[in-house]
Amino acid sequence: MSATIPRDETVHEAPSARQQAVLDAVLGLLVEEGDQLTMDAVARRASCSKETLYKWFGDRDGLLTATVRWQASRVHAGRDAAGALDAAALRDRLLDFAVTWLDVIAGRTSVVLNRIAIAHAGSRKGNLGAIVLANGRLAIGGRVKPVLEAGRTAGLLAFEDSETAFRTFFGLVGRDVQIRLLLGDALDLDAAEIRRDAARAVDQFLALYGQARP
Amino acid sequence: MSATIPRDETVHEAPSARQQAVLDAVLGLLVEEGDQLTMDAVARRASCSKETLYKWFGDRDGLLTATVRWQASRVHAGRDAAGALDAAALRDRLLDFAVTWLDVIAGRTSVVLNRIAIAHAGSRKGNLGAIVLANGRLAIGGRVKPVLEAGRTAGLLAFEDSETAFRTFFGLVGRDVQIRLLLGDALDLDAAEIRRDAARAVDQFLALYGQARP
DNA sequence: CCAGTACCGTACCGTACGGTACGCGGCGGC
DNA sequence: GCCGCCGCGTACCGTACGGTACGGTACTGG
Repeated sequence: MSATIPRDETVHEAPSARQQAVLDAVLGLLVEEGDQLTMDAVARRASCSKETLYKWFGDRDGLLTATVRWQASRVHAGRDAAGALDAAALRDRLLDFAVTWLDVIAGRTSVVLNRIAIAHAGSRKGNLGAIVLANGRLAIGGRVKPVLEAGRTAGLLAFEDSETAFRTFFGLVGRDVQIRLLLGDALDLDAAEIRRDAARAVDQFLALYGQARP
Repeated sequence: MSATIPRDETVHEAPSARQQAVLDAVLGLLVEEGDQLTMDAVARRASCSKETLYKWFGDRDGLLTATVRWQASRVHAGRDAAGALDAAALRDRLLDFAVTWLDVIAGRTSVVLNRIAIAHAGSRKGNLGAIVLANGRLAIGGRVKPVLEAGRTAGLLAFEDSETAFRTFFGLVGRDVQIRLLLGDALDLDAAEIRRDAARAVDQFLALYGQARP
């Protein structure tokens, strides 16, 4: 009677090492082959059976969701050391955010994952889009806004609504980069160009919102 | 011997009225049903046979391409009256661009078409992405840059590279709107909010690049 | 009135792909 | 040693959908 309880092994929390390997296979496939990812291809690439895939991830969407989460979990790594904030420190922090953000959205992986999520958002049950949004735009917003507010407290910045200020920052940094990459424009940014663009964006942002300490 | 030359009737130029109706059916379907557009559904909606669809548009991609072109052709309608440029006129022109652009990208149709094009760009033969890019981001750039340059000539703006200046303008106007909509965020902007956002973007742009006439 | 054309409706074909079933090998516990 | 279990490989099923074929109808030119 203790006959093997089905027990939902679907991945909801941290994936095991083997599962991570599968997810990496998905990412690799996605990056190399564009989308049109098939379960067969994943199984072959990850050297596992489709049955296992379905046991672990439920269905194709589950696999995609787990992949997006997995990728998100490795991007988040980043310290938010909040120290004393003078003008130089503020600028550094913003510059760091800008460079990191541009690095992320310019990466093949981010582009492909965003494409998947966008396509998914177009066909109902759009949790993928929400997940990407939460780990991308909203996550960076959640981390930048405290810095902006600290800057305001320190008398370095002037704005009423930190959300609005952040969105301006976001626009100045991202500009047309993301949409162009998503639509397949070549536009390869090297590290130097990213740094230059990020610096200009930060300077512009400070020109708009900065104020000399009274 | 004059046996009905096959004669490629594929739509390359302006579609006939009936063809336009078909393309409008595609747009309607796209907007209402999200993507997962099937040829069957199009034929049913447009009250035409699949055979005709294939005769006119070649294949599914051809239909999509024609749809994107068709939509683009109706958006372009807009006068670029270039008159004398004082500060107020410059501001008006930029504001007009900003409002128009936000209106477009916030529209259901634009969102859906961009989703299609982005998905398409992910799976090789990405002409759709290129077409959307050419009629969206690049088209607006081509129209704004002359205005910026006229502003510079008139001593109202200061910048070195009009492309860079335009990209800043683009970022200030669009901010996170497009990516959020593409990823399925609700975010419905009413006309008033669009106007307000556009005005702020223009003001910020002028704050960065404007200069009092010497 | 006839021939030709255009196009609608529908039935049909082929295939790709999501999802399932089954047999086999390796590895733990008794 | 033998027995579950886990997971690999593979064969298989069902279906959705892109694309084609064909019969029927309306219109046009001669």
